[in-house]
Amino acid sequence: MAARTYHHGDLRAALIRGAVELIREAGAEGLTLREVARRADVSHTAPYRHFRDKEDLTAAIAEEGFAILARDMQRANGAQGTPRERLLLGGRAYVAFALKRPEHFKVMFATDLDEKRHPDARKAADTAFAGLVALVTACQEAGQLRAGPTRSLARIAWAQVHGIASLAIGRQFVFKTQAEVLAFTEEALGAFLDGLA
Amino acid sequence: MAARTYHHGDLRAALIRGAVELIREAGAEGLTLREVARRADVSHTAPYRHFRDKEDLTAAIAEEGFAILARDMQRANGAQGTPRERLLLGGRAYVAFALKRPEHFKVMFATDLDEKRHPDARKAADTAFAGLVALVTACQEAGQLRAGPTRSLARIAWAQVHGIASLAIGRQFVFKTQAEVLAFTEEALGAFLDGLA
DNA sequence: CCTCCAATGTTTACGCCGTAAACATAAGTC
DNA sequence: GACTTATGTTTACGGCGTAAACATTGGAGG
Repeated sequence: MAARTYHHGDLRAALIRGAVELIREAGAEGLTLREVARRADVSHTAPYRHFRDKEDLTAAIAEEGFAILARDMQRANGAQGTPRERLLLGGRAYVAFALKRPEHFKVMFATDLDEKRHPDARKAADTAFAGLVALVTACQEAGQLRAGPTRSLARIAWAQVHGIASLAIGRQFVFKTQAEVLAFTEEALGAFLDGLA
Repeated sequence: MAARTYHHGDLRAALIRGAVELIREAGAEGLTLREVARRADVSHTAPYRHFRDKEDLTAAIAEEGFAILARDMQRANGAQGTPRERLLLGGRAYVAFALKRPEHFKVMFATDLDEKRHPDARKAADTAFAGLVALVTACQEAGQLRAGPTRSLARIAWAQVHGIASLAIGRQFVFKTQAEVLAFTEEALGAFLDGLA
């Protein structure tokens, strides 16, 4: 809280927070380490004590995003209801995440998460996808979705919700309310389930 | 051809071409007006005679991309075959476009195409989407797709192929060959048609 | 053919950015 | 209480976007 001490206390988290805010205000290409530092009330090279470079900061944002998304997907997975209902819930969660945190979402899928440089971020991304695979598997086991390569079915569902999220965020899809987007998501995923029963 | 004249001849086109190449090599954030100028063998401010600013150049790339995509979609529309076959063809064309010109694709959907600043680019984008709507309409008229709000059905299909294209380009989907991606696209769109028959 | 103008390209300049190097301070360990 | 190490600052450099003033050219009208 006190900005007077030489040491900040939790600069790393403050920088990530500030970076997300800055992206929200100025877009991804408006993200600047110097401005992030300014907002944390710190010298313009201080961020380098916590991030190797600018890309490392965006990777941290991506990792945070994937972790949140993975949690949301797990939550849908653990909810009550039929497998079908839970898959729809998971799809809604995916799109809702993108609408609520478009800055995270954009960074997550704009950044190439090199396995060597950012193994944790990659792991978080894999976990998020694993949550989706689990939902699809449950549908298959319940006979709501045809047997066969689970991975492939999961990819179809993933592409469906990812496309909706991307186009909604990019304003190619114009919806009046977030609820409308989520209802549309459910409609699309319902068709997916019906088409692959 | 001769690089010796004071006037270039067709600098605008050369700049766009160079920009696309640069994005291919260095990514979208590696795009630099000065480097583009260098590659066209021209002073670093020459691009400003053809583009108001950097964003204006990327908008030109987006416009070019949407024009090509619209042409590809129209081509699928005019092909022979059943409406269903033509819709599958259109979906393949969308994904094939993204795989063949990932630089264009990324710029097209990363840039906010302001109606005021870039009306031509917006128009090209609308034309491309109109091609998809026509394909969906044809399926509806042939009874291959249920009646109801065409726009909504078209959006589901669009989101499906857009998601596949995005995730394939971003290497979230790992495929060995382009043909594999296109076969997968057809599978996904087939499910869409079956689910909404 | 000559003149002159509009289009196209160049030079120069400014402030911001990413990042490296050297230096300063604080916090916690022996 | 001294020392070490983590954390932050200062200074410096080259690259970038872009504005302003200047230069060259190709073509239109006489």
